[in-house]
Amino acid sequence: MSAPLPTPPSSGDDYLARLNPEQREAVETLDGPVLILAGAGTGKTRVLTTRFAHLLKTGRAWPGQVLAVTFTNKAAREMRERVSSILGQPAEGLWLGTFHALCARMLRRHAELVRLTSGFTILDTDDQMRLLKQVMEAAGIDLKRWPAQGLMGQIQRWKDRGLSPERVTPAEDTDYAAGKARGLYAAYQSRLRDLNCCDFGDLMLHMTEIFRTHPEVLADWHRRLRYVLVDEYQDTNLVQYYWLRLLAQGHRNICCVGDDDQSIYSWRGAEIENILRFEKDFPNAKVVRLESNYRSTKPILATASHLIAHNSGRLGKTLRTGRNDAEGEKVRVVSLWDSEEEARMVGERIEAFQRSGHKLAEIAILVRAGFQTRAFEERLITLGLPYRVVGGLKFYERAEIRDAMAYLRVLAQPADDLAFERIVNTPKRGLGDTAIRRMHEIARGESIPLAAAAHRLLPSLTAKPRAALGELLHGFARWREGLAKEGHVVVAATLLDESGYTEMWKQDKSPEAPGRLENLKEFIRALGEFESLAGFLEHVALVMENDENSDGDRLSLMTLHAAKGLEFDTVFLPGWEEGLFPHARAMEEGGEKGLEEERRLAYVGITRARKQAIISAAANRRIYGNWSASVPSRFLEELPAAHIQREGSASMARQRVADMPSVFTGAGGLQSRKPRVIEAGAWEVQARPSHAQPLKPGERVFHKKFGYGRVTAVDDNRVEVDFEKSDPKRVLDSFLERA
DNA sequence: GCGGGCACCATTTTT
DNA sequence: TGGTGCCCGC
Repeated sequence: MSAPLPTPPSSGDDYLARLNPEQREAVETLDGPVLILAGAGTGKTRVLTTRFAHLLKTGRAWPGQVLAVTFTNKAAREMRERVSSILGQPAEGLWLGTFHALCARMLRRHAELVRLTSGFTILDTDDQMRLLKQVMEAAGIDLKRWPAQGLMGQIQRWKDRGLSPERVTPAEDTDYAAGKARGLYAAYQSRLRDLNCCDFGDLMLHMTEIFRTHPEVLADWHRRLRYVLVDEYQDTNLVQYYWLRLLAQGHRNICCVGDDDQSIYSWRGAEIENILRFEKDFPNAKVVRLESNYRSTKPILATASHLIAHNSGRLGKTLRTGRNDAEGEKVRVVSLWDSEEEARMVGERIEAFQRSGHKLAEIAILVRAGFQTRAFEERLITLGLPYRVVGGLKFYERAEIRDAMAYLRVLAQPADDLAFERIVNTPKRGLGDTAIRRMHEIARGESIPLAAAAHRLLPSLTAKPRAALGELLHGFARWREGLAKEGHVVVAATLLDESGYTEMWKQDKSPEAPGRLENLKEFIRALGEFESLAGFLEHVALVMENDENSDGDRLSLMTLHAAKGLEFDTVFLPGWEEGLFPHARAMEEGGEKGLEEERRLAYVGITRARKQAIISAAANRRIYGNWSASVPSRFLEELPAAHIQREGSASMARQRVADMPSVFTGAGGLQSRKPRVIEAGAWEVQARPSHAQPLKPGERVFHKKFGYGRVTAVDDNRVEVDFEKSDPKRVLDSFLERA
């Protein structure tokens, strides 16, 4: 988050003086609806936190009377810290958190209104899928023909729009499984209720439903919460919008901060229309624009602004520099022969930056899609440059942690069937599909939890599984007793040992096993930080935190999506090629809107850079193992010539896109709508400086595309090569390496 | 019930 | 090219 001016850790009343006039207006307009349009790097977080603190300092509200909502735990934590720092004391009793965490907290108080109990379990995506598959199987759906993933997506989209099964109209229910989606959704919801479980979408959906159907509950919340603050408003989906609007109805003191130009999450339900419509939704809303950027140099701002101006339907902001030292280097646009050369170029420049005293932690490589990180990782490893991949597999998403979690869930909630099913045969206890199926039958027949059904099943099992399952079930009885006496931490450790779970990994000879055991230790340590098992389980369900390996000076590799909200001195933006960026799928699915979102993503990428942005594109890229030619991204043509500098071994020439093979698109790809002609399209390869020692006939050489061969003739920079795995060819010497 | 082998597939992701 | 899920044989 950018800081216009240094923030001393003081707690004085000078916090307003540190704001510019527009920021100050955003902070001091306390009553009525306010929309703060905060461009990239304009001090959005500062304004939000200062406003929060200002509400408390001026006595407008008690800490418990302000509802402050964010999307991520990180943003929530940051806000809490910064509010505390302005107040000069830890901020306690705040209703500050993510949408989901706040809804979970509220829902624990009102669970019975949606036929749950306050101890409901929050499912992770894994459990959601398994439950849905069970529901679908029970309904006799052919899971091969209709993948559960598709229905899950549909259900989530319905939930994002605030639609419970009853609210889904039949008209919406046509495309999936011959119109059975709605019924399956209802069945899935009913199973969730039986198990006393919620998925993430339910947290929002249930609370909105409660507000709608129980005015007295809503009125009570109106009495409690007098001010509402919302971060990243452009990312809200419909159900979040309903929830906010219901909560803000009472007092109308709602303040939303966001940037329509940074809306990049439509694919997970975010509605950019929410922010575009704000003034209609909340009449007499005050709109404050924050347009002074304190982060980036002029060329970077100019490049980003020029690019985003190609979008239509914007609320419109003009970023101007708020710094007086904002002159800077032009944005580089580097074109390269192939993705390997691109990785090499990035690596070389990073080394050069490092040599000139640049910190690695101030450098980031931002890619469109996760698979792109691989090529860079390989290069960085070769060069010995330390890096970290942001947003990889999260700690709590690892198999061993999920297993351990499942054990604890069964411990805490004997009726948690999903957790029980996960661990009943992990480690292997000789229980296969048949045994599990029989357990399910008993459970369904007698309306008892799976664990209880397992008890009934015991006598009919063969000796080995009977002994193993019996031991597990007795174990749980014993561990539950221990809970009161020895405390949850000791019991958790004992449980993992006595159940044979730790032993399973000790026996495992795979290279990951030691790491997994280490993670389990860390898991127990983390458990120790919570007073109760329930508190810990809630935390893990809602705060899936990454164990950030942030020690040491490392550069960062991440997707553009993961980079939102971050900033670095130097940012590399590789892979600006049609089909990859803008991504073909985004355009297939979203058409012109999809393209605009890709452009916003590009805007987000460029504005992450404080001092230097280096965009690159490769003429050839290896996709799923095969080399294919690519076309420069149309975004490259949308950059302002005056502020960029083109470099590289391949330069853009005039050629029709339609003539070029398209990498990602295949049939029905990017040109499926209508053949589109980009004037400066494909590549013309320029000769790089020739070899210092000219190649001579007879020398063995290597060519990226054609492989190894022997030089047969040399004509200036044209070289004839007899390739081993390809026909003889004349090629430019700059593409040959001595082998 | 379990593990090997073979299709199949392949943005972005927080909670 | 590489990871995952499913089927089949033991």
